[in-house]
Amino acid sequence: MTEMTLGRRDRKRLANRHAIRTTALRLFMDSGFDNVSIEEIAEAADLSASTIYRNFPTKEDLVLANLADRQQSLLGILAAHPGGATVGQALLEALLEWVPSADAQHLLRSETALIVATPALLARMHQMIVGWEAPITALLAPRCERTETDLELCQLTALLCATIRIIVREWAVGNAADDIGDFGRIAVEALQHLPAAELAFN
Amino acid sequence: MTEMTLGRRDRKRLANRHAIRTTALRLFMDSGFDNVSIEEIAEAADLSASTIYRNFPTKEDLVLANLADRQQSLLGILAAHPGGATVGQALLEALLEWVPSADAQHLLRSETALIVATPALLARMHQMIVGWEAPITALLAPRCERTETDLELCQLTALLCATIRIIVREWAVGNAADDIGDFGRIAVEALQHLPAAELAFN
DNA sequence: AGGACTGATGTGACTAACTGGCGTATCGTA
DNA sequence: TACGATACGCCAGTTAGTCACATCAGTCCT
Repeated sequence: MTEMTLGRRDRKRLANRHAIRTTALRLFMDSGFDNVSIEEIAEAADLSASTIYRNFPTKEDLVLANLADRQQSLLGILAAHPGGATVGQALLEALLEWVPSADAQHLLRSETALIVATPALLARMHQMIVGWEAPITALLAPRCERTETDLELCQLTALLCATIRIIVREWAVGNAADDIGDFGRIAVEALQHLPAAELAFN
Repeated sequence: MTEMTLGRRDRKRLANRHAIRTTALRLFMDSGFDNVSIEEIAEAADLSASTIYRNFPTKEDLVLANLADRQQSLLGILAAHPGGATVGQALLEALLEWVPSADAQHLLRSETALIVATPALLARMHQMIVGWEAPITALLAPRCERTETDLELCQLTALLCATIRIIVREWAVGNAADDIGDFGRIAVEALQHLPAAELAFN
């Protein structure tokens, strides 16, 4: 679909981007994130190092790019929520819709396992998910008639993000159920107990 | 007191450490964290760069060293709690005891302001505080007769750390009350609403 | 005191993640 | 086809962080 509308130039760019990511992931899985240099990835993907940097700002982003996309996805789902519920319910529903499908899970899992197994990447992932709190709070605030710095709202969002963090980590390690959705459903119910969860969400 | 028991060697080492930190902070405040190189700090403190690296593993640690100490402090307070309460109460009490005294707050504030104003440092601080969750959970788990991977317990700890994060950030920016203790007291009450907060803490 | 041990410092060489500039080739478009 | 935009390769430079080695000051034992 989209490939038809894209010019040759953009297709090549995306192909490059994909080639970089897949080669990088392969090398990282083989030799460990810290033991593969950007030069080696460039070599293996038959590209110059500067092309890599043009597509991915940092080495970590080679692995974490998907995660950034998933932030956008979550924000989109939340923004599309019709409202007319409590925030807690809205977050729960959004999260359940956000969980990847079973086959997408399979693709993600090895990548996530790499992240969890690499301290630097795990830290970056945590940091990244913590970074979701601000935009989510910004999205929630007006619809709950609270400010973006409202403490209870911030705590609610933080708990949401923390729950995502915990689930993802446990899921990647294999402690969670095979279908991450079941696990998520149970996990997120704790959100309901926060006082701010009872706020109207319009 | 302690200075008497320390030999000249250790005193010099600590003096170096202190000199490095203060010069670094001064330069960072003046020119911005990203615009000061380790070499410049070494020059200004009349030391070699390798001495800096020996005392602080990364450049960020020059600023965040205090925060690492405060983690130890919090863990110590929690470990020293007599027990016989719910986890929620224990955490609340520990947190109130953990809040620095008014004059210590003043010293910390400019440092924290630097962190909050520097994206790289803010991210590292968040990451660091998220890193507290594991040891806190590890300390809590046996006294609550839960495992370290217990979901509710992890969520409780995560909410605690998130609250700390939020309070510190708001306090540094100046949105919080002058005495961070008052703010903390209000903030942490949200912890009480989590189901795991009712667990016995022995 | 004096001599041996320990440990911190300085020096210099090295790796690798980025950054920015510049010429060139390729693609979209008038 | 000619022109403008954009991505790529190449390259030179900056800087964080590591490592090995020599040196020197403190400590401790005799």
